[in-house]
Amino acid sequence: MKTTSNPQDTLAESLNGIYLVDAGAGTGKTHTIIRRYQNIIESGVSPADILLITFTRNAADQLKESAMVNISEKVNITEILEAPILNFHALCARILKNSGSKSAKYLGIDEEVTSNFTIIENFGFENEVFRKFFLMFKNKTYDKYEEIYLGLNNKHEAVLRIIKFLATRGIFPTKDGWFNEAGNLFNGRMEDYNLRFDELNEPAFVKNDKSGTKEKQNDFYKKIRDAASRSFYLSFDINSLLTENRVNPEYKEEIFNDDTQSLLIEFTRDIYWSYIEFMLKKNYLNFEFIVMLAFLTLYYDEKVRNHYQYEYSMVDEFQDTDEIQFQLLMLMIKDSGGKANLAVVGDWKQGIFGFRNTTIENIMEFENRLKKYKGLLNKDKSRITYDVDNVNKISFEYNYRSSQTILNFSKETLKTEAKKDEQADFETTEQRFGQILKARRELDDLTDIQFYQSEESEKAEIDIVFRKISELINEKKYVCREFDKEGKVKDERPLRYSDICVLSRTNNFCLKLQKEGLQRNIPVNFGGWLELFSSDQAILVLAWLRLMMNENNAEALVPILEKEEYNFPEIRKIISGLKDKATLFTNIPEDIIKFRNRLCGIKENLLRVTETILNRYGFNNNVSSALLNEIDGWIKTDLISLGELIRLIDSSKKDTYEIDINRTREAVITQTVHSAKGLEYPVIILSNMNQSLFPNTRSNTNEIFYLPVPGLRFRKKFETKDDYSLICNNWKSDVLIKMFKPDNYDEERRLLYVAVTRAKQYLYFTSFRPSQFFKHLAELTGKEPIKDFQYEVVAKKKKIINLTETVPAPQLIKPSPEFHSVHDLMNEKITGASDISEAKAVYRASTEAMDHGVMIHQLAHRLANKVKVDSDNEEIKKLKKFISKLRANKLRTEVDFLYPKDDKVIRGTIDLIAFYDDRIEVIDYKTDRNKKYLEKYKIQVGIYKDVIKNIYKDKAVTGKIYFIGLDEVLSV
DNA sequence: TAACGGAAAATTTTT
DNA sequence: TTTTCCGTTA
Repeated sequence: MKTTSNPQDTLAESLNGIYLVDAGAGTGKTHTIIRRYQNIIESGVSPADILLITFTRNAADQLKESAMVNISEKVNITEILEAPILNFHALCARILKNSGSKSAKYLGIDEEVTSNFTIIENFGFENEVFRKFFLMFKNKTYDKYEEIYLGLNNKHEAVLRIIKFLATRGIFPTKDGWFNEAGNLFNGRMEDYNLRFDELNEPAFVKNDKSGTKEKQNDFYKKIRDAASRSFYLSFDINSLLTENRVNPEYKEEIFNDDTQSLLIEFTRDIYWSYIEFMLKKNYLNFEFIVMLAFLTLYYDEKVRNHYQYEYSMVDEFQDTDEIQFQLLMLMIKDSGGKANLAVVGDWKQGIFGFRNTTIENIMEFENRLKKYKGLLNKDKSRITYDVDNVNKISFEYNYRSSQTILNFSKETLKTEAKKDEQADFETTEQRFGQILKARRELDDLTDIQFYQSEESEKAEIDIVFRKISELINEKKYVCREFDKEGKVKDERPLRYSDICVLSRTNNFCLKLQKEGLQRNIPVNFGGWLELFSSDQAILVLAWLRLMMNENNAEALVPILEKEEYNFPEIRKIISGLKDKATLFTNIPEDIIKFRNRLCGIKENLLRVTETILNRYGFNNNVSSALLNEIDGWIKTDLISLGELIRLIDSSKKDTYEIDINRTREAVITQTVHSAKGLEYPVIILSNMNQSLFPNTRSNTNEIFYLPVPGLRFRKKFETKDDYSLICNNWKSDVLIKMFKPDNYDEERRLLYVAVTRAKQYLYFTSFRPSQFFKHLAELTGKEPIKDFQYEVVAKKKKIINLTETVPAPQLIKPSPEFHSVHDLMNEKITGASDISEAKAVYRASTEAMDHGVMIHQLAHRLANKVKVDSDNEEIKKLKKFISKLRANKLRTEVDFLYPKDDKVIRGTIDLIAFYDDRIEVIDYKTDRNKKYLEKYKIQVGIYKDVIKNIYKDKAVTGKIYFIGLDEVLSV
């Protein structure tokens, strides 16, 4: 009998049944999966019956490649090539294309899923698509969901985010309810709430020498007190929640019961459902909907389900799956005589994609979830027939990457305090962690862990990083030891640049390192993703496009003039001289006007426009071609106008793209911890361990959020009291967030674990403003941070040999100066209405005006360019007539202005300016059907007049308000 | 030592 | 907008 002392062997050789495999960092996971795959084939199973799922395309390709090496004689290569070795989304897309054309009907949607749908990959793009849909939907349903729209204040992105979130949780809308009655989840669980409330609100005591113990403020009280001092709720005094040292229990019930919740649930269902329908009509799908529709197909269509069921299934990186993917997987497992053959392999300690809705509970609660989902999937009909009670657990014990010193150290990372005196359950963590992996590589004579603290500036920290790199490269004591497959020492050699990886929590720091490396002649490659539309190339493209739209756009001129190397006083002069452009003279350099005119001449071809702009500056590298590529993609869809392109670039600034700006062969690599997952290096320098960066403290709560205990909630509320009304936070939601939103520090700690376990031999930490992680980790391991590290930064060789020319790192966008809108200035949020209905009416008028403004903007632009406007819309006809009757010398529409006042810059847009011989007239359109709020509008136009008066000091300035609906003009 | 409040600084990425 | 750090006060 063969003894299998090694758990890796156990997995590779046990083929039948359900296996949950805890495969820590560097335990040879992929290798074992391939061995197991080959063993299954050896046992006579066809590759077509073995499902192998990973999370990324790359990983799937690699697995497929490895599977073809040492292939069994029983199969041929073509069989492997066609085998289902892929990632979740590719699998779902395949199901949809082959068998999913009717899948939307399960939600009560008539639209078909065509086989040539376009997948929207880019959030910025989808957000734009969604914006258009949202405005349409809002118009149609305003009266029904007025409460929501008033609170939402056109923040459509919040709605899109909650839709995508719900889809990954397996919560889908149907025409008149929710799939699998998931809507029941939304009302929350009051009993759990009550328990939590009591638990949080238990009295806390402090020991006192004189009188024994004394009650002090409990943590719940402190949180509310904090909110009370910083938040403002118009119709509720949150101080009333505070009794002595505790939260007033009289409010217990009231906090949970929110009478707008049911409307929010219905709104969410309605817009979610309609959006799916809208996307299908446009032949679009996003990744969430692909999985959703594939799941529904398998769920409802027995034939298709049987077709896609596999005898053997394996999933790699199981900690990166979300809830719906787990369920989808269960539907694809074939019942083999009442048993399932499934192996999921992963490591909860490396679950770092929570923001993408992946959940490590899929591993930690694996057995429970199997049972729970089996029940869910069998709710109305038997779908899962195999037994899920018997789960075999395997834990890999050996590590083939790091020194034992580093492995021992890695355990500390999960017990590191993220903030001072953090109360976290580190005991449970300790238990879960289990045994420390045993090193199978003899490296402990060549290993080191140190902490370096620089002076308090980012530049000083970057200095330290480069000093350390120089030391590592030039000092003989640092040696890289390499091993062969059997674990025998193959080579010992000095360190090379490419042995070193500088990790950071943020992309930004990596980019700075890369740039600095160029200046110091130390080769550094950036291995992360780029905010393409925040690069200086994109900023210039956007600036020129804006200038094409409006030649007096100061915001557009600034980056252009900066690039032409005008200094600040000169730029200010030119911008303040924009007034003359409207008449005869201008300070704008002639060259810029000429180039703008040239661009306007080819504006029918926006791709050429972009190309021309990039050529002007000689931009010709990976960044510029990525820009052209992406814009080309947009133009080929239906979003083609200049205005829309500008909007799209604007909303894509935060989207990241994988762009290769690495051009040097032998270089230090710098990347984010997230992107380094799965990689290994002899040296890891974990940099930028600074306060508020790592651990990161930012936590955005969506305006609409879902948490299991409180259910679906809305953070905003349109509140009215006495003479005022404004959009406030919903105080009940705020309290519930404080009660139930989990700290995400556990995930930050796992990120720390991932970073540390990348290192084979040498591990260093750097910081200039030490975060709690840096401090506490040094403390836990008894290391004193080195504060006076010196080493001369020298490149190893004088000249770095590059494969091709070095591409400079793209500049990041500069922080823009503080701008204030006219609306800020008017303090528009506070209206002078005296009752709720009136206040709502004011608000409705102003938000409607916003929607309308989009239309008017385009229209005004077209009229100014004498483009024919086809519309039967009464208002547009009236507007046309109104404009033609003005008989001015010159008209300017949608004039953006920047107007310095005190220490602020006011930004605004004037609908229309008419120039006459003796005067200038400022005109503002209003779509209201009455003149109730005339006084308010007068203030607004008054500000516009001030602005214009200040620019044209020698001319009279008049103002008019044109109520389009009433067809009435009023002088102001 | 508890309580308060001002200052400072703020993200990750795959499909 | 939200959160932590940290100095001041009682």
